[in-house]
Amino acid sequence: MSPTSETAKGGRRLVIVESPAKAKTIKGYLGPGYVVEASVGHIRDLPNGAAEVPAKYKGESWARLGVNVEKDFQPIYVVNHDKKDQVKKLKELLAESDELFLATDEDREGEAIAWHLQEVLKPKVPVRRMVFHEITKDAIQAAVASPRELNKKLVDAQETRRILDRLYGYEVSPVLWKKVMPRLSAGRVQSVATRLVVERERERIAFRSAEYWDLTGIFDTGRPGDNSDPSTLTARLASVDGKRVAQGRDFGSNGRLKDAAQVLHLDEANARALAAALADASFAVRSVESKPYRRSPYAPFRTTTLQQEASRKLGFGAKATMQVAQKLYENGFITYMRTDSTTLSDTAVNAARAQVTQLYGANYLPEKPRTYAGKVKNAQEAHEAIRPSGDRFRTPAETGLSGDQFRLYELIWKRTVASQMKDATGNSVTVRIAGRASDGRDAEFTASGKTITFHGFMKAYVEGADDPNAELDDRERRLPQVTEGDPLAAREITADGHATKPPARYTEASLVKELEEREIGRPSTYASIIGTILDRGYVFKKGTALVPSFLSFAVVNLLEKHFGRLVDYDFTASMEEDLDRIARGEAQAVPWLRRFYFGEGTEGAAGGAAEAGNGDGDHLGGLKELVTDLGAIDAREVSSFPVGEGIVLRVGRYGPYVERGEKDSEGHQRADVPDDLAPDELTVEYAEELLAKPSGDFELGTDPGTGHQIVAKDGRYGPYVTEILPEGTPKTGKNAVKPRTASLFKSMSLDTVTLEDALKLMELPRTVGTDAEGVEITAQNGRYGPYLKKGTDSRSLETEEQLFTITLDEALAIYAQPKQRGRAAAKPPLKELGTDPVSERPVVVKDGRFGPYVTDGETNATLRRDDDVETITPERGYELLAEKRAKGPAKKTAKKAAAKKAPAKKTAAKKTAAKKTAAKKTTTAKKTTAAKKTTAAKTTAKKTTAKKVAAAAESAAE
DNA sequence: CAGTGAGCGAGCTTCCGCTTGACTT
Repeated sequence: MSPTSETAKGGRRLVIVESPAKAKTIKGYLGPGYVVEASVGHIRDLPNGAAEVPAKYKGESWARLGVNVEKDFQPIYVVNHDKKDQVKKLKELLAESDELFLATDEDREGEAIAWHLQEVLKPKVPVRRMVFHEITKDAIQAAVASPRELNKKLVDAQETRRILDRLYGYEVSPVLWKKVMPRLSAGRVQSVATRLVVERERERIAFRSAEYWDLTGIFDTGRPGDNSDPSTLTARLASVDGKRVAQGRDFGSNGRLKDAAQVLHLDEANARALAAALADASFAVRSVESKPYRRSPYAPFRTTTLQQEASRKLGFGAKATMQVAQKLYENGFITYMRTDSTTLSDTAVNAARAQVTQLYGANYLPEKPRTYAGKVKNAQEAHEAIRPSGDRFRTPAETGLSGDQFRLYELIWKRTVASQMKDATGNSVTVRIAGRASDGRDAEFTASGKTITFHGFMKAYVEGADDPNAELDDRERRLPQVTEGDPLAAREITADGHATKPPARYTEASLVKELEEREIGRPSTYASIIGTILDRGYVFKKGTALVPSFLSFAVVNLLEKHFGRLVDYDFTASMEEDLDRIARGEAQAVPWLRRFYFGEGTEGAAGGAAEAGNGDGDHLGGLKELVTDLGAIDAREVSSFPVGEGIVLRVGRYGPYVERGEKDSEGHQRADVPDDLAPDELTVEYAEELLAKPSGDFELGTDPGTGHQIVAKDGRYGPYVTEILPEGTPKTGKNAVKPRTASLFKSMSLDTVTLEDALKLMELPRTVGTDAEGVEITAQNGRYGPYLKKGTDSRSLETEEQLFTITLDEALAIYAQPKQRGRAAAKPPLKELGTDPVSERPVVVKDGRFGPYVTDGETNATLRRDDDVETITPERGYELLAEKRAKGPAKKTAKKAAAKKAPAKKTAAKKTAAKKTAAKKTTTAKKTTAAKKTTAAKTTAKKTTAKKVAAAAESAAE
């Protein structure tokens, strides 16, 4: 039955797909009678935070998780805030339809979206599940003609995955807040990604370079050369007296030969001596070996390979690639860009083959279409490979595109066309040349070449290489046509020194490749994984390299030591296997989750759940147990790394620093480590340098009055100047002398402040005079800015300059005015919300330390994230107050009372934050390149935010 | 991570995967 005959019956069908662009295309294939609309991804999810948890669950201990861990891990689902309108639209469309087709992607997530749609839309008309893997008219019409049922087991597998990720992320992250720094995060994917980067850096730190030498000879055939037969060839020394000369690959990461007996390690002296001994030797061709060469085209693009190639060839980051691809997709130039499949539809194969013939000739077209087996182990293959759309590919010139879109399209087009072309063939040749040195040793040189006789797919496309020195596939290297026994003259023999290099750092593209190989992450998330670990400050970019921060060393260290099972590289792969079993009905979700969360030995535990080892034998502790008792996690230990010579690097709540000796002991030293220092660059020497001259100090000179040195520093509350007291000045005890200090004015900055400024600032507080009763009035600079102080009576000043200029008369005039209460108190409420129905008091919105809040004069409640001062309704205000009253006043435990002291400081920190960021930016800019600057500024900005919060959080790391 | 003066009370951070705009810079 065709769609049109159905329409004739007058039925109207609603088809829901995931992507609006897809909806648009499909609409054209289905014709009238079908309404096609998109869900625009997932429509429901677990609540994000407390604000999204429905009121009836608010009091539950597990509400924070959004999963009832006490009752079979029942999830709470809420319609995503940004999907409310879309859901409403879908409901309206459904009301006018006689049949519903859930046409979401055919993978785990797509099945779940379909199920959520069904749950939310509550259709009263027949519901069908329809699936297709390619968007062609035939495929769509076939799909609509043969719908199936919703696969609830697959939905279960998705839900299990979702719950595991939530439990992992929301249980482990708080451990990091307590033990390392607030706002950090851990997750199944990001933590392993971070660990990979850290582990690579550890290898680099442990790496010991090896030096080795060899010889390069330029040999002459004695014939005049031409393009196909050059007259010289360059060959490298391969062996001496039959013993192979050591090359880079013969050395281990410890700088030693892997097998010293098998190879000859030449040092500089030996190499030079051999070169000299070969200076007058005569050489001849010992052998010529020729082998056929053959290379097959690369598979069409999937998400990861597109990201890698766009990085290598176009210099795009993963995010940029996806953004450009999205535009191409939306405008109908390419197929869907988030895919793990390399399969081309028949339509696409035909289009590619037609284009091969047309552009390169039939000679380049293989007899049969090429197919590419899926390389990706957990591929869900819901989509095609990434290719030009349509049944006839537009050449790049025909698209009318320009800029990045043009370049990315061209890349995709070439790769797709090349994937349906013939192999490249040719010959690879190895020539061995021998000569006898004056000391009698036999030296053998080798040279290898490659000629391509038929370029095949290389006519259209050659893959890029990560290593700039690597040879591309299509590079020819011609050797002279020589045969065994031909005499050769050595024109030049030189000794060359080499050093082994540490393993290269990951780039965005190579990390994504690694993650894909380990089955971690999905096409839709690869780019955002990079974004997450950058945002958290776990890694930063140096050129294209991803460099782990010291912070990430501390985090990974903690996770490896205490959550080893969770950051095991095979955790996700093992989880995937289990999820597949759940999807097949061979395992059940609840026992599996129970085992993960509560551990082994709980009743009904299913076998096999992601148990890759912490090496703790039989007992498999559940996640719950691990996050409950944190006593075993020594915050100081996990964030300490020995540098050498008694110096330790520590990751504190304010960032990394180096330290020598115990705090408050003789000879204790401490210095900040720059945020953008690569861990493998922290040597003992550099640490000594940092300790000798603490970073952030600007020496301004000597105070002529006291002889004390004056420095400008960047402190907890912003930039300030202070004096350095001479050695031996008691810092503690009753004779303690405290150095004079003063905050910089807002108009000053750390790197421009002068000694003169500093001395003037340190004169503060200034005595302005005394009032009629003889009480002294002083002018000071405090945490709320400049102010006057008379006994306990203080008054704010308008400008910092007034601290120096205000006269006694002016001060007295200010005191003659009634005291202005604080700014907030003096300010009228932001908004009035009428009278609260419960307390019958007037409700107003005020601005406070923690942002806007509603109050009836008795109960206060902070506005939630989704509330807005402008739009808040009186009803919402009463609701917030009612919630707050229900919750009761905060318990005044010892811990809370202690924490209470901190917020007072926070306001000051907030105030100086902007100044501070600006100051740091400029100082950093001096030392770094433009590229670094952005990273540094970003890190600084983030760090400042972290500082604010850190002030309020309980201190643990130090 | 210096050390000062007042106001008013905490609440939230965090995961992975599906999708696009709606925002600002």
